[in-house]
Amino acid sequence: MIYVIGGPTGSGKTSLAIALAKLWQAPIINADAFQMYQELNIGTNKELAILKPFKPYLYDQLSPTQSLSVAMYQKEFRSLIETLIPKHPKIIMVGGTGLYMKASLYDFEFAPQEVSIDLTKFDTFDNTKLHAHLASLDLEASQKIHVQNRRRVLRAIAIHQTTGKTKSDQEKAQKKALLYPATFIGILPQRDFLYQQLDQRVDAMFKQGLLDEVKTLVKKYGDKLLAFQAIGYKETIAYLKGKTTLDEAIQLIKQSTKRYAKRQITYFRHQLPMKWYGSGKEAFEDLTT
RNA sequence: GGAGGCUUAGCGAAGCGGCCAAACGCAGCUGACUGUAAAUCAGUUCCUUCGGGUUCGGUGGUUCGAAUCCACCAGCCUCCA
Repeated sequence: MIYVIGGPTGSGKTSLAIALAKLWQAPIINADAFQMYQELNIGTNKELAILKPFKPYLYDQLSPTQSLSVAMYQKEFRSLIETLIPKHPKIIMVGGTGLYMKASLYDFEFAPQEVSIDLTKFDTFDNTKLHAHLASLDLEASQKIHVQNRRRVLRAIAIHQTTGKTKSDQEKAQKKALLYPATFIGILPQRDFLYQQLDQRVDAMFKQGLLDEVKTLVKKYGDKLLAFQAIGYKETIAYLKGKTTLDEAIQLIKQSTKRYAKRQITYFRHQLPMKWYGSGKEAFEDLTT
């Protein structure tokens, strides 16, 4: 059985995972996209010191120069889980990236290899024209994707170009079924409380030296990494470039963090069959009695 | 003490007699999500029993009709003393 622990950032998922892992002697698999990166420690709230001893999988193992993706995560997760299931009756999966969980646990199928295709010819298309082009290829997908969501429109076009099949057909071939026995546990503290915790956490990150961490990373790798899409990093980099004051950067990080938490709540609520608890403690008690 | 300017929804800011419950931006709230997901995108935000009801610093006035014009009051700003 895979115990999937989800919920917004700062809700106490990690502590619950550790408590359960100790009790059950269960392995932990990380499902937090940015915590897969090495060297992004403070800003991704990694809690290395307490989590590392449990040797979590898919965690702190990727060079910041690499670009991760759902497909890549899914692939690694699937091969990993095959080796873990025979040995462990209970497995814990924790993280905040709902899509990675869903894509791994359900029968999502991605094209085997992402052929690098040239999409630059669409640069001259405005959003409306691009969307119309998708409609001519895959009407169904075009109806689901908003005109302004250029990234998704482009992706749907890319799927057609690389596989010759439409995105809708690719998805229709899936049963949307769970591949492994899993139970979904969601932690959702009271909103005001959560937001307050998140604000405090941002202040704490700066006290722990986020600024130095970012400076070191930028010095080492430049400032263009995909990994720097992470909240806390992109704002700090903007500050280092003189685009904002430190104070503004901190405010922006707090704001983005709270927005992010809200998006996570929405995703887990509507995309996965969570059983919700107000805190990790409540979940722990319910699961262990 | 004198001269002028300003006051619009949570904030910033348009509007300058009817087409104004009031553009737009921000923030907030809600949602979408199948290879960038800590990303990308959308909807919505005075109250409402959806008939309507109360708004544009305050009070009074002009007008068929006022956020828009007039008077007085209050607060803020600039300049002169």
